[in-house]
Amino acid sequence: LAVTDFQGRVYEAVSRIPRGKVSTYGRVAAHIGCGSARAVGRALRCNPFAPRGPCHRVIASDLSPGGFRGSPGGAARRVKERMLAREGVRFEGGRLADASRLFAFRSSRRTR
DNA sequence: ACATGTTCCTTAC
DNA sequence: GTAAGGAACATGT
Repeated sequence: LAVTDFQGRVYEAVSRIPRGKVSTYGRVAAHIGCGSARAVGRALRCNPFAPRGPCHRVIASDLSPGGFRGSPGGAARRVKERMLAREGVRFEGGRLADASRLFAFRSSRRTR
């Protein structure tokens, strides 16, 4: 399965998200230096690193589940929520219940 | 509604 | 078979 350099960056960033936390397309995009969150979603569409590529840990900036497996919604979305719920990430009313579960990427800034 | 970046598909050479 | 152009997209402001 061939992956582009961009996809490699995206998955590298996504792979950094610890279990029990999530991130957004926009955040990932900004972290890898891309101005388009849409491009990130496009890269995540096919998951060459599945099931290791935690594409399910990437949600929309709106805190809505976002898409999964090539679909912006539908049955796959439920599966996504289920996987996240299994990791401790809870969704409520179609949105992330606890915003503190958002993972903060480290650019070049060390905390404390 | 429009903007931004990347990928995929179709058509031409 | 390779190159170029245009359309589509798991979004964000």
